[in-house]
Amino acid sequence: MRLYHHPRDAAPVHRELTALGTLQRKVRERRARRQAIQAAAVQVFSDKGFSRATMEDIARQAELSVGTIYLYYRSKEELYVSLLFESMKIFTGAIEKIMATGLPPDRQLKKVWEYFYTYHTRYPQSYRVLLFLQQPGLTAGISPKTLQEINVRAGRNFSLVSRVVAAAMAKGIYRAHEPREVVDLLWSLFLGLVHLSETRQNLGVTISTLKDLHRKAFRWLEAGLRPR
Amino acid sequence: MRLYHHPRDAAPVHRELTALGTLQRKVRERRARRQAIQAAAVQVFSDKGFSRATMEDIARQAELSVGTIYLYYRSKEELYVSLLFESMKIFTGAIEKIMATGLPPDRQLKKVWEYFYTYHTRYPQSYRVLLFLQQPGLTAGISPKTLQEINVRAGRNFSLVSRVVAAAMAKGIYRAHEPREVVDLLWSLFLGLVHLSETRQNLGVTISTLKDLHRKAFRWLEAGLRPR
Amino acid sequence: MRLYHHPRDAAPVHRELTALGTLQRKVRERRARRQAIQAAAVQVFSDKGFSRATMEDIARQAELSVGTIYLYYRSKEELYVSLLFESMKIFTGAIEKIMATGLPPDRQLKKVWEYFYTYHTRYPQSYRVLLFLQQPGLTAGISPKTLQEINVRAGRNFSLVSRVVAAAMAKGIYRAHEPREVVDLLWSLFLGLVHLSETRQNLGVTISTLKDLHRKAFRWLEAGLRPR
Amino acid sequence: MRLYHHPRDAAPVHRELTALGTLQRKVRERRARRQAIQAAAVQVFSDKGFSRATMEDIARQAELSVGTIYLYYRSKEELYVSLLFESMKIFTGAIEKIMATGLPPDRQLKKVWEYFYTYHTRYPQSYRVLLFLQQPGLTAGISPKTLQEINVRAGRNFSLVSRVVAAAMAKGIYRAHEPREVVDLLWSLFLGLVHLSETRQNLGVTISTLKDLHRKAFRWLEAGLRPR
DNA sequence: GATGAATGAGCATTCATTCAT
DNA sequence: CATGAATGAATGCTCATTCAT
Repeated sequence: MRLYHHPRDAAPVHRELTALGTLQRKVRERRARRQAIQAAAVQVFSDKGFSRATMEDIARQAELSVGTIYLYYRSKEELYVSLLFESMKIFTGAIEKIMATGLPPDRQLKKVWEYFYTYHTRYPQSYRVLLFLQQPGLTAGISPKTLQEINVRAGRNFSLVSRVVAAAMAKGIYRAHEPREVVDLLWSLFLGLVHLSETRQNLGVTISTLKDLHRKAFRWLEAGLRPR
Repeated sequence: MRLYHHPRDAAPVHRELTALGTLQRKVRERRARRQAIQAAAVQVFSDKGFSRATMEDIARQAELSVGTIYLYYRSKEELYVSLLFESMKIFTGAIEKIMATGLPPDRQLKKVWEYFYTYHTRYPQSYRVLLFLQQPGLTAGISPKTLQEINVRAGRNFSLVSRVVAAAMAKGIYRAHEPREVVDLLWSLFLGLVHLSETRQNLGVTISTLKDLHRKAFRWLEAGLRPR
Repeated sequence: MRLYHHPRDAAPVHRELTALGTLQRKVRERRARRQAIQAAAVQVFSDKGFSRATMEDIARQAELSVGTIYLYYRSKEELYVSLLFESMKIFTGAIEKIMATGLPPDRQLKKVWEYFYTYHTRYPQSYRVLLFLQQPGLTAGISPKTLQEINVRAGRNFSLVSRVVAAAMAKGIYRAHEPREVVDLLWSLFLGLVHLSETRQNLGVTISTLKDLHRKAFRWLEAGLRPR
Repeated sequence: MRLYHHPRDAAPVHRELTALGTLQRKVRERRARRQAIQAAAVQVFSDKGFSRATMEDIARQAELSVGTIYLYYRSKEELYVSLLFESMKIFTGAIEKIMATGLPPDRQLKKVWEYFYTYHTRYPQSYRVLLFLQQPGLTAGISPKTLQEINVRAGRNFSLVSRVVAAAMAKGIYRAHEPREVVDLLWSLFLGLVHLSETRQNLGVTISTLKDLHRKAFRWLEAGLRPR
């Protein structure tokens, strides 16, 4: 396990300028390959978990050779982290879009909460990738710089939602709380719901679907937020 | 990895009946050994995670040989599951004790919620062990029978708390809901809070401790439960 | 490649004293295994060179599994270094034996020179192992402490022979030189002769055997040492 | 690793005859490319050793692509051997120049000996390349024809120096020996001196430089050659 | 029962070589 | 011709599990 690595994301430096069209195609292809690998990795990681997933599994899934993956990612860890970044980016985008709607803040919050579920439905694996970060020892293989980057990006997402909550409080729609803490609770609740429902699925229990719990949870939570 | 295994928990059958006293000592020693192994395993699993923990780590921690562990547990998976059982047993006991106090049900619920935190503080490793069940692929190494047993025990715990919630509703302290769902939400929320705070710890972020969030979460949640 | 490692040579620590006989047997077996592995390694390393030799080759040669080798040596490098130590030990022993004969120093030197050849004939692989140290990059995988140890042991051998040469000079048998430099030349010459003859063998050339060159070289060299 | 290969050195055959000037330019360019690759390879091989050097290292050093190297050399082995040829050619040239001076043969021999050192100083890497031939297993990747070629060229160099030695003997400057064997000893001694000093450098020992040993060695050796 | 040496399948990673563009 | 992306066999090392003592 290489502990840290330099990013392999940077565009390759060409000594002489090749035809512009060719260069563009190259860049496009490179991006496409990266995405293909990520798609395969998301699948495999979420099927087997980080440790049990093998690079060969991922290669097979991507219909590529193992060596090729290492042309795009320096290590299993780096590949994993790239998935995390991707997840976070999608999240950020979705939240920003909701905030741009100009809806009343409580309606926005509801949409955010709904997006949690949508995201989980659409990218169930990406979701699970997020959960890996809790695994002890995983962070040992990630460079401090990358960890810092993860923090920044995660913090950004939390801040965005905090702003929505703060707006609702400012308008008196919600009672005064520390907005950031409200977001922590919201997110924790969703995290826990997913965890619970997945555990139950693992164990073969079928009661109370995530969908159901998710809907009811918000109503209940919001009731606690609104003034009496 | 053996997929399923016969339980090794039953007392060994002796060809010739030894003196009763000797037998009892044997049983006692066997139980003690199992506990020593479990204690070591809880420590190692929670330090390194399931995959990264090695049987030798556990043997060293227990000051036993690897071979001996296999005299008590058929596989790494089975050893892990035994920890889970232990966790659940402790939980059950604590909840039953709370229910036996005769306190008003909302006070009991508060105590249960507080116990979540106490348990996490006192047995942080055991807690983490609980989370493993969500890991995909882990259940592959556990026999259906054992899975079933886990379900039964987990269900029992949920039912116990449900009864407390139901009692509070019956008395009009809480508004009418499906008690079982309320428990799901409570548990999910706590699960998520732990997850969030551990992830942050892994990433080196120190804002908003679990203790703080845990306390505030209940006040907020309960507000949503009580009639207006 | 692990860079440094703790020695695995130390006798295992037993918690409780087992029967003395059993313990002795264990130690004896452990030593025997180590020697079996070394014998296999010497063979394989000298057949294929350090880089091309694989741990599986060595295991196969030793009729053991790969894992077993790692029970005795932490890495390929450590295994290699152990061979080097062994070579040097044999050398030291042989030279000390010659020095203990009480022969006149020039006769002793002749015997040392002859031992160079004997050693090469008897342990041709061990000899080649010594040569590896010149390979650039190999030392990168060896801990400074171990390197230091190699230096000490090598220096000891050079010093022993120096003493023989110094004695001959003191008695006026040889002209005055820096004894250490004479030894450097002697050793270099032998090293070079082996190198040349092995290269020729590699290339399929059969002229002038090492045996022949070795004998003539000493006569010629000594002529330059003796007073006119 | 391909075992044998057809030479790729021959000028390419063009289907249609291009203008003579163009052809010449092509040949010139081809030669220049080969030299650029060789220069890079010498550097990398001597830095890392044969096994640890990668084709990509060499390509990067030559500021070319890996593919291009394979247009000029069929394999890593062939590239390596081409370096050997180059080394030998330079050697031959230098010795012939010394022989053309018309100096007395013992003076010529001294100059040859000095050239050994000069060459090692000026092309330390090329020197190390020579040493590779001793490595067992390397020759497996070289065709018999190429091995034969190496032999012929090496033999040529030995013969040249032999002629110098023979001349000195004919004039009574040296005592009668088999000239070829004297050359073997000379060359072995130098080889050994380089080996010894490089090993010491690898191990971090700084006593007795090559320069010093080299100078003293000749004085001492020649003393053994001259009549009493 | 207890031990711990032995096993060997499994895995991340590297690198010589090929080939479509 | 030149490129460099793709390949996949090869390798050092790990670790769950077994079994002779």
